[in-house]
Amino acid sequence: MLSWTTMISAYANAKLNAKALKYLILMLREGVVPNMFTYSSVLRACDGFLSLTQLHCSIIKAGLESDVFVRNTLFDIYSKLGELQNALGVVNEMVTGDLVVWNSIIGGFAQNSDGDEALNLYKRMKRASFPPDQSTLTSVMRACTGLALLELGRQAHVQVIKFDQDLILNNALLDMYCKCGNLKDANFVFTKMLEKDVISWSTMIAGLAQNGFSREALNLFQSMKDYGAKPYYITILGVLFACSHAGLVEDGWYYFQSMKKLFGINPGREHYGCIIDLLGRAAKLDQAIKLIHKMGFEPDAVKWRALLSACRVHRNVDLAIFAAKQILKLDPEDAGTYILLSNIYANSQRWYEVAEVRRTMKAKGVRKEPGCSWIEVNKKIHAFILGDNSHPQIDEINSHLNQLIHRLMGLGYVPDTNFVLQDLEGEQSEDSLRYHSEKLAIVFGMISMSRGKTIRIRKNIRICGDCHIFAKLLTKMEQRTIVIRDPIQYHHFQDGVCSCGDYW
DNA sequence: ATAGGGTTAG
Repeated sequence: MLSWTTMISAYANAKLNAKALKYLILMLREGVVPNMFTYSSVLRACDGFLSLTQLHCSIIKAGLESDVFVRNTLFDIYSKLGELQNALGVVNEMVTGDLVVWNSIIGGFAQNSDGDEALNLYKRMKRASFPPDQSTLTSVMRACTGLALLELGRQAHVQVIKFDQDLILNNALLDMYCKCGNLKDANFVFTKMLEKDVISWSTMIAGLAQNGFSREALNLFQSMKDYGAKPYYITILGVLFACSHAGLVEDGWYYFQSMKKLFGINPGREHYGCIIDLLGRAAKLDQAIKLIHKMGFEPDAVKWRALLSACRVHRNVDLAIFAAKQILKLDPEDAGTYILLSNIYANSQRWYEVAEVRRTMKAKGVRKEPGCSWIEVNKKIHAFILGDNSHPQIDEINSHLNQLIHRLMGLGYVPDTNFVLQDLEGEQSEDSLRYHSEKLAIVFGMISMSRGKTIRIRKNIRICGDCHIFAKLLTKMEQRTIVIRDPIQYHHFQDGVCSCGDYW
């Protein structure tokens, strides 16, 4: 007869979570005492915070919390549930650990979008003389990906070579180069990969599309099919994204309509999101809104945001107001949308509504996150925050910026103070536009990096119209390449043109 | 005998 623990482990492996938990109870009823094997198995079957807390209690009671396996599984499950503080509590008192524990911890933070903490822990791990393996490096790559740390990622790449052709690690490496806006190295890695799975293809297709190389993305999709790899729903998302950004409305529609027939995949929420974006970009706002209503899903904020973007580009104020109101119904904390709405009202002298929006914001205590831009120079990260002058070279940056603006104005640059359909806050005079964080970061990059080097910046909020024009003209005047990654997409500026085609 | 870690989108 199989033992209780074996049964529980088998159920946990089969993801029959309820059964695994039930067997633990049966086992306890029978008077059999669970050991560390039992607990590390049953923990994997734990998918709710409450049951996890209960298990944690009984683990402490049984005195098994110090077992390295139990502790690690506990940590892992807490972090999978997004309970990072509890997870840290489990590891902080840890005396001994091993490589897997470190990997769990680093992976936990990397997966919970806390790249900073993941990289800190990686340093601690190295100080504790644990050499990283495939799993560690995968998480380090993911952390670099999230933070857009190309130099650090490159440094980790050197170590990847030791683990020749690990598929998961290569996928993470590939994604790192894509998300850092370095398509050249991404292509290099992709070509060198002996084994590619659907994730490799999907990563590369989406990476090309997000960076503005839509045609290349669609060509790669064709190669993928020729190669015999089977696309799945994330692959199609990349394809639709490419169509929408290249203005290929008909191709996009075709893939969307026939994805079920061609690939056996039903369009999901995200596919609808891409298609609404596609229609909106093509100025088919009526069709976009029709689709929102008849798609068979309750529309979420993502759909309304796509529509709002379209309204901004195609200057449809009434529909913008409508979309903004829908967003705020679903996401009442969205400061950017309140500000955009209030700007629209202010522009049409609807002061009563302006006041009302401001009142709501105040009542809810929503405040707009200040714009922040990061740039990595000589393996150090420099942060620029709107209104913060603490950077040691801020005076030099400002004076250089003023000179640049002066020279650009001579070439026809006019600061864009029309922020009606943007979410810029307060009195956006020419003067305050001047100190937007991405401008400071760009100038810092110009001062501190040689001319041939691409200036790469990551932003926490979307780029504004004025900074966009500024960057375009600057790359024309100075023969520089600038890449800015915002939370949604990438802007590759070169020779006065941006890869986004001025739509974002 | 029975146990722990890593990749794409959002």
